[in-house]
Amino acid sequence: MNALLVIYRKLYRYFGPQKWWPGDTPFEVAVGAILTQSTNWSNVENAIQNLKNHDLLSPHDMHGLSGKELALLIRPAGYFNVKAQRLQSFLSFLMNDYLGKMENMAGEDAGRLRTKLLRVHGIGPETADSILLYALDKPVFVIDAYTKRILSRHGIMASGRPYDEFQGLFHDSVRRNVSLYNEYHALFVRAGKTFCRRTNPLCGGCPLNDMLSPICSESV
DNA sequence: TCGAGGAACGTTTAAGATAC
DNA sequence: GTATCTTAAACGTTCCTCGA
Repeated sequence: MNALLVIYRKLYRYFGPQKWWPGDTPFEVAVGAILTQSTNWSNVENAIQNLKNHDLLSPHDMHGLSGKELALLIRPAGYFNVKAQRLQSFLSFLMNDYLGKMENMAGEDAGRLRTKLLRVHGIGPETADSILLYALDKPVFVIDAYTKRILSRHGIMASGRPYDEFQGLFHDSVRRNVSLYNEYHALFVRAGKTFCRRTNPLCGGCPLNDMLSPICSESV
């Protein structure tokens, strides 16, 4: 069995199912994917709750807001001015190309849609892949800082390698399956927060402890 | 002209320092 | 030993600068 499947089984056995991503609709998930850039999820929840409280969490309503109004509502998520611009770019894309309907977007081929998403201002690889996987059920693996840190500390791939190289590793060795990719990425986040922390990693209690690379102590 | 590298953005969090 | 305060680093992406 390849190392990535071993890691998945160990993490799943230890943490159990994570049931990601929180969000009532694909649109809410997409908004969350943009808002969660560079911040923790609890801040994103506050921002989304603000939008819900004002009954504005829909493509049409949000598209009608000014940048200032939007920034004020999403303030708890941090980088609010930057993220307001990014949300507006995404909303314009959604309205213009898919008539404001996430289900129209979901009908697009995954590869083509990813290319289009990456052309939207403010959407990079991780955000695009989060939208594809969690909002639109496309079998695309999401690579984040936790994934890179865990793989590099276990000698599977150096942390400095490009995003696409990490993703290719998963696409080549783990069968393309939405629920599997969903669960696996969520387990990486859980393990990264619980054990494989940036500073002072808790390798002793980690379920992946027996797979540690000799360069575990390397700063990543 | 193109690619690489670094700064900037706003907030949280962990770690270290200080006071009591 | 505990509580409080301060500081530095991290997070993902865009944009600008610099060198080849």
